[in-house]
Amino acid sequence: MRASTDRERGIVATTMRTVALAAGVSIKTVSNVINDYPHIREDTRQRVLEVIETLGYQPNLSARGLRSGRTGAISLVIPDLRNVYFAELADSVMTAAAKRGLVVMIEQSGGDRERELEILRGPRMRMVDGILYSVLALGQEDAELVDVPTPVVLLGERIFGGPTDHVTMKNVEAARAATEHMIATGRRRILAFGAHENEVIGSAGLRLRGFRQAFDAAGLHHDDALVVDVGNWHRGDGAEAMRAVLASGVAFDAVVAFNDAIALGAMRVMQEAGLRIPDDVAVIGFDNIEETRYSLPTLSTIDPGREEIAETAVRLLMERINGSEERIAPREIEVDFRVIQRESSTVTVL
Amino acid sequence: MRASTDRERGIVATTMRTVALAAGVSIKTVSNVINDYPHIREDTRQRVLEVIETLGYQPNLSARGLRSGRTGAISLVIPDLRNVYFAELADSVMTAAAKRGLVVMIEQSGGDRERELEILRGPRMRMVDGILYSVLALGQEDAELVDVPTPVVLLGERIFGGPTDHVTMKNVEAARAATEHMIATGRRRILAFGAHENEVIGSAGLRLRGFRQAFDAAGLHHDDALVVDVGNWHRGDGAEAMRAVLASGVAFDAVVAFNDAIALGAMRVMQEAGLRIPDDVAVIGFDNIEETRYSLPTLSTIDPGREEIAETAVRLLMERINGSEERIAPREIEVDFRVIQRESSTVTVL
DNA sequence: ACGGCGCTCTCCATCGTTGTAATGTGCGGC
DNA sequence: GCCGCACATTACAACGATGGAGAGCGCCGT
Repeated sequence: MRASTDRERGIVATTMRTVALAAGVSIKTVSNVINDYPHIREDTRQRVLEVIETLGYQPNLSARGLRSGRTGAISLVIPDLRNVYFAELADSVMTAAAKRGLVVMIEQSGGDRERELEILRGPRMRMVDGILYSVLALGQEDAELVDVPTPVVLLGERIFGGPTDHVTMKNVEAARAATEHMIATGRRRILAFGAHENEVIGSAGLRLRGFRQAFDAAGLHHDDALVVDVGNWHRGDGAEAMRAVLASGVAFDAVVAFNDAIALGAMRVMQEAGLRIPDDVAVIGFDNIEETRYSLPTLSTIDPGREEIAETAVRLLMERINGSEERIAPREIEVDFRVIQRESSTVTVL
Repeated sequence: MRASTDRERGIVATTMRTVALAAGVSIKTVSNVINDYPHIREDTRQRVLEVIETLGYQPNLSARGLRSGRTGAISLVIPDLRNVYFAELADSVMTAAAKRGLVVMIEQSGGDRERELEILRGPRMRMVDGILYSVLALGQEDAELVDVPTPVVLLGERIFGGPTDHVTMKNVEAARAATEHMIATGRRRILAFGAHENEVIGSAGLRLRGFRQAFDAAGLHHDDALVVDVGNWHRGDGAEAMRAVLASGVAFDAVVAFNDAIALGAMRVMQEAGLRIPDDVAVIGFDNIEETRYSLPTLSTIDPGREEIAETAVRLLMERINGSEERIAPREIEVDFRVIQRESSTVTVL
């Protein structure tokens, strides 16, 4: 089944040609008016603009894209929109892009390695001027694969020092600050909740490193039994891992969760088990998703500077697209974080 | 600052021309191979495919779009990705679109009337083959404005019987079923939580209608003091509205919340106030967002058939785009819902 | 042996826009 | 009165792909 085009239906699109005819000028003059070419007589400009208004003319972006090599669209590749952190990131990216007149195409990879690569190589990527690439399955060893003709800005914690610009949060420092916050309020048996065995970089690896730094700096020993692996960092994984911890009988008085979703999942399980938060167990998460302001209790967390990450990433991407940064080496940018203290880690005075 | 094009940088893109030259055929033959034109000798096809592979050729989608009038992209207009319901809807839409080889551009309207109209009229809409339009601020009186040249499928509850196809859930029936569920478990003083004064259609109006039908059908009277207006249906609005209800001293034993976010916000406030759920107050929401499976207690809700809505909407849109449904009158489709019973409305045996 | 047919492939025009270069105007200066 | 220059506008050729028409050629039937 073929599409019937407008033309076949007898509908003729209004193009620059139509406008030019109606305004009694050449097509190029119409183009010049639209593109703010300086040398146009004021009355000509007005006349053209009026005709454009009357006919409701709108430029054909495919044609413009073909001719100019720019589409005005960027692509955002993320694992999964259902993950609130990525939905909020997408929101921030779209806002930053809109400011620059760009539109955003979102592609979900599902955190699948093959799909992450496939997306990057697919013809869709030729439809956009640049790519924001938030990758979950690729790793440092794949760095070279990210070197494609289209400008790419990498997000996240999987690849460092790759061939492209990279924007990320201060994972180590943030995890250390979160842990120090717990230590400062007198907690000692603190779960490192969300570790991934043998991961050195990646969010899990970096956050665990920061976590350990806090203990080392305080001259305290950390019991390895308190390092908890939490599968995929979804809420359900957090719940499940916490159930296992409780069943194991390990004693603990605080949780540094490596993202908010697993913190919330764990909180639920602890509350079901009759633990009081923060009295029995203090909790802090990572990401500052909206829900942390409304959970019971409200969840202390690390604000990773989502908006700044998005804004910076879009800016770097635009610079690459505009080519002015042609010869500049790949840039690594770490944006600032904040520790946000809420009920889940506040010492309540009884 | 102008973009330096690939050409200026001395990079020559591989086009069909390159491929044709290398394979020793005409450009059109390459095109024919790519588009599965039937009459091609097998060895020619193979040769062309090999060259395509070797050179890593990828079609220029702007050119194809210009020539064929189709871009292979559709647009999804929603109020806000940070709203979990819409993020999940976007996910479902993208999945349905991907199945058909389409890519999705997301536009956020912020639920702002002017912006909703502006998006529809903007030149970006000419970059896509069709639009899924989930509208929050427009109303029935704007129905005609949605009649644009690009195919549109409307989502949501703001406009019925408009000039385009429309996919929505069974709001009235679902709200009635939710309310009947509460009545069946012995609740009588039930909050209609999320009403909007004077709204007749729109989610709030329809759900309130279903709510009232349940009471009428059971031969019960419903106290108007139990109809609660809840601003914008964000979590914070739910919390705030519930605080006001508690402060007013009105007695109630159940809440039918018109979406999950305000249900969760209200639950939190009730729990802070020492009310037990479901023992003192039973709660049911609307939307079946992921979080309802993990809240404490888990939240009963209405599953609105999100995936089916997305799948149907994309299908209808494709039919319109393909033009085979040219003369068919606008279609109104209501997909089925399910009542999902969880802890928040279960009678616990003490 | 030749006309005709069906398969394969090519030629040409075209989609709507913009960059480049060239042309056409009006004005001031000498 | 003519030249030069700045401004204003236009002609033309691309960008890369596809639709349509038609050309070559092998094979069949007569």
